[in-house]
Amino acid sequence: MDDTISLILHGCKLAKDLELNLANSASQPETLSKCEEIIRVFANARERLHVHQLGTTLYPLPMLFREPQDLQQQQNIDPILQEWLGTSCTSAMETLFHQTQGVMAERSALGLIESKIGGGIQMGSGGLAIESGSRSDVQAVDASDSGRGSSSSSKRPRTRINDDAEKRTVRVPAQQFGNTEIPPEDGFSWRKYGQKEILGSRFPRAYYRCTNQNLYNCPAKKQVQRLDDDPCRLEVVYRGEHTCHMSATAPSAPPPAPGITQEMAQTMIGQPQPSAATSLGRWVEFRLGPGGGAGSSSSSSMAAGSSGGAAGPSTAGRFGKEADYPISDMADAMFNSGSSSTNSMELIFPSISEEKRDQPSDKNN
DNA sequence: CAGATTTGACCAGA
DNA sequence: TCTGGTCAAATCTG
Repeated sequence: MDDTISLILHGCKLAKDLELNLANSASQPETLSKCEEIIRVFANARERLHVHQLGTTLYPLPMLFREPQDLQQQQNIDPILQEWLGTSCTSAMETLFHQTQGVMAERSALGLIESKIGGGIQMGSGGLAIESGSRSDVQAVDASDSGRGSSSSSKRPRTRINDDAEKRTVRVPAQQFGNTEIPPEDGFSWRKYGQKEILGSRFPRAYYRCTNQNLYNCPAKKQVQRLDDDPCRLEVVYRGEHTCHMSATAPSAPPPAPGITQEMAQTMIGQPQPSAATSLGRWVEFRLGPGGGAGSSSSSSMAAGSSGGAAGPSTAGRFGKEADYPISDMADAMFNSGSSSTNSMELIFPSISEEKRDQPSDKNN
């Protein structure tokens, strides 16, 4: 097992080096080879861990992140690497989590890191994978399905989604405890504006729009529906890009998730590198919450449920405060994206890339 | 009181 | 006419 740990640490070091130099060498050819090397290292470690897992409990890698001091004593981890493990790595996961929610159309070719965390988070080659008791994943789904919309209006101008608008469909694991109707956390704040029984579907479809729609004319919307054939998962259809966080006066700058996501994304696509980073410990805490619940207060699809409260008991139930996914599921969803491989960082963070390219381009509605 | 969800009604495309 | 997407009044919570 020691050699496996060494392998992982080696991979982390490579990833760290890559990250540190990414701003300067993102477009360099050697960057790709470095990525591939990291992929190999972690893939190797993954195999070993897998073998280990068969006979023992999951190796407590979380210690790597949560208690680096202790681990350092045991493993003599490079202090710099240790610090990085508590920051950048987490950032990447944070970013990837949020982005994968809506951007699973392509599979990440970025195999930055492979590691395991508690429930078992793995970042594997060509993508990210998380192991957990129950397998569930975020899958990219052809964006050309789902119902067709209607149109605009007469009396009151009804803004309908036009079919030309970008549409991304992802499948995410439904929460297994508490209210399973809770849509996935994706870093944005959503407000539910409708729910409808869909013909041929056992479960109703919920309609959400960006909380900042009125304030910033943000056109982003999403639909959440439980899958008929797999009630343990939800299909989320994102439509329209968020423009709210591009406003200088926007209360919630980029995806509220601990301020790192877009920064990290910028790093990934060669933009000026930010400084802030979130530690994995915080990430885990963010996901699980002190008591295992609650996500970010200002973001997430649960913003409404957590702050407002719904009208009385409904057929669809209410969003509870345990508005978050079990980390294992989320991680699972995040890493097991079954999407196809691409080789562009921008494919991992398309929305952000787009945002950076075409600035304030809203007013779709 | 502000802001959120619920839910029936409305609207328009197929 | 059917169906999916949206509106908005009612209702609820903090």
